[in-house]
Amino acid sequence: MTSSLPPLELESFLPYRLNVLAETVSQSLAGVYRRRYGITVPEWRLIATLGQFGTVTAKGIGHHSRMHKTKVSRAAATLEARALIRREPNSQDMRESFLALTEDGRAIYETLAPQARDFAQALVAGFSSSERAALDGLLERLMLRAQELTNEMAE
Amino acid sequence: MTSSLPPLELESFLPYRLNVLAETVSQSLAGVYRRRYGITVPEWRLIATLGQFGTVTAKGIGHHSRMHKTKVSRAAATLEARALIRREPNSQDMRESFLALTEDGRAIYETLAPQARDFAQALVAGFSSSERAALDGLLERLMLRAQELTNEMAE
DNA sequence: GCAAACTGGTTACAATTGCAAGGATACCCG
DNA sequence: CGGGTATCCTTGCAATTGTAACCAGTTTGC
Repeated sequence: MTSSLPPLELESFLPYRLNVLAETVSQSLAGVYRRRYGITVPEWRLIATLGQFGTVTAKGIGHHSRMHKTKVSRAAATLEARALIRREPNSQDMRESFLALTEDGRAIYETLAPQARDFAQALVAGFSSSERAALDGLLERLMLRAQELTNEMAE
Repeated sequence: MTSSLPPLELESFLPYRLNVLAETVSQSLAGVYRRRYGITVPEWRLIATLGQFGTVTAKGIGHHSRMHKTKVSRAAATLEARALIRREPNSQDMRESFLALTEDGRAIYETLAPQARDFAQALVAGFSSSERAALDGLLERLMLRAQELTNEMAE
């Protein structure tokens, strides 16, 4: 009876597969931002969020794009130094400020966003529309479940 | 025509979703290893690979679990210091050595592997078996496609 | 009205990671 | 053989990241 092997196969282990897939995709896509504009992934997320919503506080960006606040803070500092975003004080609450893309920042966004979309498109190029819908739904449910499990474990 | 907004919605952008999902799952699962045994994710991957295959070189582990060789090297050093793995020289090639779990290491593996499997199981608990099969296939194809795209971009 | 608690954001510090170089060994080919 | 090159692994260093402490400003509750 002993012998045991193998209680777990890494290649088919979902958490492992998700990690490898996400990293592969992320690395591949990051090359696009980096090569053309020297923009890192956190910076790109900031630009993408601002491009989508226009004006958001650092807190809002962190919440929406799920980045740690120090990551947001540092990415924002870099982007501001490169004049791709600008800050405007919130007269209602002087602790925070609103971030928004500058002209230059928006120009980069307008260039990169379609490329990012094309990339995502290329990923599912071989999928039928029902397969895409299935993928969508499955990822959605996995995400919900993962959050439930995280909460359960925290208790 | 101008106006533009929003060329890209982050919430439905596949690379982004994959990253968030993978990280959520990974963090949640990492808590299990860490709380009980103070084992990090790279260390866990090493243990899991050795648990599955018995005896592997550092190179083999890196290749199989897709970890950078320095990550493997350092995880191995830590695990060896904790006497969870042991090295045996390869008399055929003195540059490398074979790694294997010690008794203690295997004991941890035997405890953690079922928990990891349960966790993965819990993630897809609400899925029918055909949904699981669909997820499997979709992830597989995404992975292949992602690698193709990575190669194309490298050219 | 004001001290205590809280919040948004930044920064110092420590841990983690990747890259590049190096050390030892193995292979290749004239 | 033996010098050049490639491979396995480790290590020094620099970049990235997270944790915790902190500052400035806001809210709460007496």
